[in-house]
Amino acid sequence: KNLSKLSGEIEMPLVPVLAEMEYAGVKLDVENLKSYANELRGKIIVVEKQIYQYAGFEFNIASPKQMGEVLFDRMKIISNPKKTKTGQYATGEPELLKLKDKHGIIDEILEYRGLQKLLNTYVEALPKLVNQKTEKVHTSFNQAIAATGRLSSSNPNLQNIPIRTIEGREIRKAFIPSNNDGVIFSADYSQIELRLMAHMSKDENMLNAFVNGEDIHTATAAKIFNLELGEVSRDMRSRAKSANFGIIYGISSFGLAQNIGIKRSEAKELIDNYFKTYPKIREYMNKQIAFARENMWVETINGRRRYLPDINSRNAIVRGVAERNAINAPIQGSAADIIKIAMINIYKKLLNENYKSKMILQVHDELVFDVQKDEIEQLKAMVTYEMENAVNLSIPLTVDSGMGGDWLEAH
DNA sequence: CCTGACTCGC
DNA sequence: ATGCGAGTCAGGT
Repeated sequence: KNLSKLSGEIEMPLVPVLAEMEYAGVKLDVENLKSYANELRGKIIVVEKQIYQYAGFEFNIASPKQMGEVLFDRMKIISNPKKTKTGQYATGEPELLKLKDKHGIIDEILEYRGLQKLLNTYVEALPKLVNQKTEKVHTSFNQAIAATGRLSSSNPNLQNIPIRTIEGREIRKAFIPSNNDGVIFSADYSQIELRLMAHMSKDENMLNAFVNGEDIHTATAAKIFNLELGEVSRDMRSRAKSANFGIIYGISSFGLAQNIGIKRSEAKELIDNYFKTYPKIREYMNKQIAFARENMWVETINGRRRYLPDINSRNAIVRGVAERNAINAPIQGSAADIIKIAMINIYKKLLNENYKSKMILQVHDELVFDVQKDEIEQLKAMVTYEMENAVNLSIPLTVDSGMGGDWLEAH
């Protein structure tokens, strides 16, 4: 019954919505990307030379295998380098960051990798995918791939456009309105996964923080470090934020220590304090695991199931993965359910109220619109309402939004 | 054509 | 020994 409801009321009605989004497409500022490509190529050549200088010879910087051999066999910048499961030297970002102060070459490698990634994956690739007839990029939104019920996006993937670095943000500027007098509007859920954790666990302390409209990471820090809200330092907030995210993923003290860069014992203490602050979250996590052991599946607020055949495995590592899935899937999946409902309702209104504006992208907790300027006020109110009221939880869902001449400005 | 390492997003 | 994806490149079959 639940599954036919999920199918009939969410997944099937979503099909034409996604089809229209794919068909609408996104306009790209190709000229800007082309000049940015040249800028990146110039920077890459400089960094490349610097790396060869440090190494004393030329090699393929893009080959992790060669990079490992250069750093650890020939340059010997440290004695006991970490290896991957195949026995190759690990040269990924987390490893290189630990070696930053060992040699000047490390910063250059990180810089090179960052620039090359932007150039190859985005700046050069996106213009090639512009449709000649529509002069837009048309992604595919895949509805039946992710195990949790999320969408995925491919050819091109428009759900992983850079935003974190200054160089990356430049790429977002190329996503522009389809009309000269249009704007990009973006609306995103604030902390939807933590709100769902609060809702599903019914933890009073976390529910209260959201009901009172507090900054959840500051509120968490105040509680676990036993301070007033005003006394929370930047570092404390940052640690509490890591703890909040870690909780959603079922993190270990080892993983949290790694993430924040503290001792395992300190991470354990942080987690202990976390569960003292939010006792029902620990209860909820245990309940999810117990339910999964019994039924071999867990479910979202709309009855979407994730089957967990490994939940009773005798292999502790395999079982651990399934246990974290039992905790994470209902949270991540419920967030997916909610935004899908909002999308269906928004699409209906766009049609029924004869909007010219179009919904063009979904990025897990964000919806992006290609907007006709005279519709912006009405559209903003409508989208915010539909997102905030897609479902009724024990706490409010809140939406932040913005608009601008490109996707970066809208954020 | 496939896998692994790496890096981009939420 | 923290969840969910996709794209690129190297290197092997």
